[in-house]
Amino acid sequence: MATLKQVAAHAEVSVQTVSNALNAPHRLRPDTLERVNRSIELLNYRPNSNARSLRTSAVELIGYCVPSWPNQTHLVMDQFLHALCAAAETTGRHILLFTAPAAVEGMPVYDDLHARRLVDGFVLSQTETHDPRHGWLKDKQIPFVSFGRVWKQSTQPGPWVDVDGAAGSAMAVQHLYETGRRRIAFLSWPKSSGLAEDRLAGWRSRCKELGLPTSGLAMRCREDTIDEGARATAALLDSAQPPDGIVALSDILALGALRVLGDRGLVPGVDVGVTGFDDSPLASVVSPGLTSLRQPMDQIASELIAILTETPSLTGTTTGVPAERLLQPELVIRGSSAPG
Amino acid sequence: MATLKQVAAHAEVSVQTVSNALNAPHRLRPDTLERVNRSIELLNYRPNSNARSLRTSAVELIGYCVPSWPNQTHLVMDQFLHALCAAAETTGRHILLFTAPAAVEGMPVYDDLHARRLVDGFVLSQTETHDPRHGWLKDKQIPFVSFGRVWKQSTQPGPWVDVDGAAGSAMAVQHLYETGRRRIAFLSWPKSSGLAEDRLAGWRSRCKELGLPTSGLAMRCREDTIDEGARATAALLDSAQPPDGIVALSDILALGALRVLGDRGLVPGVDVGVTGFDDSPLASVVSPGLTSLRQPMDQIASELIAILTETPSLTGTTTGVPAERLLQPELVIRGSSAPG
DNA sequence: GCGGATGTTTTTAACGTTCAAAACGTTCGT
DNA sequence: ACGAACGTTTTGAACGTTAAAAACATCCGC
Repeated sequence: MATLKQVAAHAEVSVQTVSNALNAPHRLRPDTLERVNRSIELLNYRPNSNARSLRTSAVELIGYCVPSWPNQTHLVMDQFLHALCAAAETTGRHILLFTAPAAVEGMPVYDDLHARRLVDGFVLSQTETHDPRHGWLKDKQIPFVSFGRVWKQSTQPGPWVDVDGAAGSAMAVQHLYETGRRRIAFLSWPKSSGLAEDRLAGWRSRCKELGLPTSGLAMRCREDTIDEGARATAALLDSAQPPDGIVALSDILALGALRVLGDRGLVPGVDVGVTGFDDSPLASVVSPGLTSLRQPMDQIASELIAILTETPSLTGTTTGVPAERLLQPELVIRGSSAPG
Repeated sequence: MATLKQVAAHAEVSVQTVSNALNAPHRLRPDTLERVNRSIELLNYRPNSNARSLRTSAVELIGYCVPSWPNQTHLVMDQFLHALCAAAETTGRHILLFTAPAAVEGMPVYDDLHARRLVDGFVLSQTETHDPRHGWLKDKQIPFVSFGRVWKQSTQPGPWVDVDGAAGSAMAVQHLYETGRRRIAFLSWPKSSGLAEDRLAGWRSRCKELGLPTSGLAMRCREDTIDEGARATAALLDSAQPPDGIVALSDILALGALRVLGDRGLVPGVDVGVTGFDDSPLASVVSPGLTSLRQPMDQIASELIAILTETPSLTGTTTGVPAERLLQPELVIRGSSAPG
């Protein structure tokens, strides 16, 4: 492992000159620069990031707590992580994974990681209604950005990036409308979820705009399972006026809908159009393919990193208005809504 | 941010004494220790891990390359990552995520991370036949451990942890046998996959032991999709002697089998028993539940970390025999093989 | 009460880097 | 030819920690 000192000796310059060759090459005379660079190359020198971080007090590491909800599947987490890593790397940073208890109980872990200078800041996800983590981190002056809005927060929340669920539902309704459906139902979750209310609102308002009925067409599922989606769909089909389109809050619920349709001899995409959310691996692997609203992961990730790294953490000047970015999902159309 | 110096001043001892209070408390007189600890607590001191790493040249960070196979779903990656993080944290370490090109093209990235002292070593996964990464890392003396054996490697591979796929298949066959099945088929992948050959071998040998037929019952699927699983299952059902049990190499293929059974009016678990591999979220979310072979993630993760951290990287004494741990999967029984 | 063993604390130096300031060298206007 | 201005390079110090050695204190046997 070569050090600056060794490179300097080899190139017959001072240590600082080698440092400048890397961090401020314009300060060197061209011939010196070339000589130093040759030595760097020859000795295969790589700066020791610990020493650098110690000096500059910036570790170029971003913490992300790997979620572990026992009863919830994370079908797109690998996509998210990959995008997040890639985005971090374009700025010379990396992602540090850790585990922590859910909600505010986990906050001491965040504090500890930051205090030990293992990370510069955090990316949060799995934001919940009244999420207390934003306020906590803000109080401690720990830089962070959240994937997902904080719903119904009394204090001003921190910076976030999110996907416009209402717009997504509206896109799904519009698509089903344009393929001829006139009674479009919605499979939802309990009211406590801000995400669910957002997507539900988008369905309702677009239906109203198009003059479509909504009464009796919104179903609440107790949890995010295939069986719950199936139960709600069965109830809809058993009603006096069954729907010819179903917008589901998740791919899992949509899978339940597809199953019930199949059981009853109805053809998804022909008799009833179905859409899901998140474009999980399931959507492309199920038959027929499930139309679903894809989250723009790469864009989400680069916005998260951009906000976090542009946060004036050192300057201390509170910008007042935290960054908020609402991104648009993309409707990926497959056989469940438009056969062929 | 308090430093050792400030704590030392507050406790009226030398800096080294505070350091010892943390790293070698037995060296301090009990009353001094208590006084120092009070100051540490009062000032909310946390050691700066960069400074510590610089001095000790151990960063306590383990690199893991987040996989991105376009056509492959990582349904249990979140479980794996969570287990890996948790295991690392029990030894005071953390996981650093990064991206890299697949196979040997990504090796310079590994080298760079190690040379810059961002990580101490690596956990590899997605090991492939003739995987060149082991040899490469070994040459560079970079510590690593692999989740997954290196199949058909000419040179001696590095340390690994893996799950006994052959034993898993055998368990599945045994279970189907004990629930009355006598013609048990196997859904496999192309021959190029060592993993597939391993699991296939377990099915074949247990069938032979039990006096069950195997001829014409092993199907090769071209890729890991529901449709391929369905195609293979359909072919089996169309044969002169259709099977009454199906052991699938993956949950996805098993899902294809379940679909075809449903389409043909056969009841999974009653008419034909089906098992999958990996116990992905799909297995518990599909109806009926899919019997599947669960990988012991927590055990895998702690073995990986144990091997990596016990590697005598500093001593330089090559132990000669790299650690190899073959763990047993667990059969999780659900409705697809045993209704009720 | 003295040498030695043991227990506790401090001193010195180093890990590899960057910042700030000083030193050196060259060019140029007057 | 002198000093100012600029461009390039070096010096000195610091980031916060720990290893190793030295210093100091205490206790014991004789």
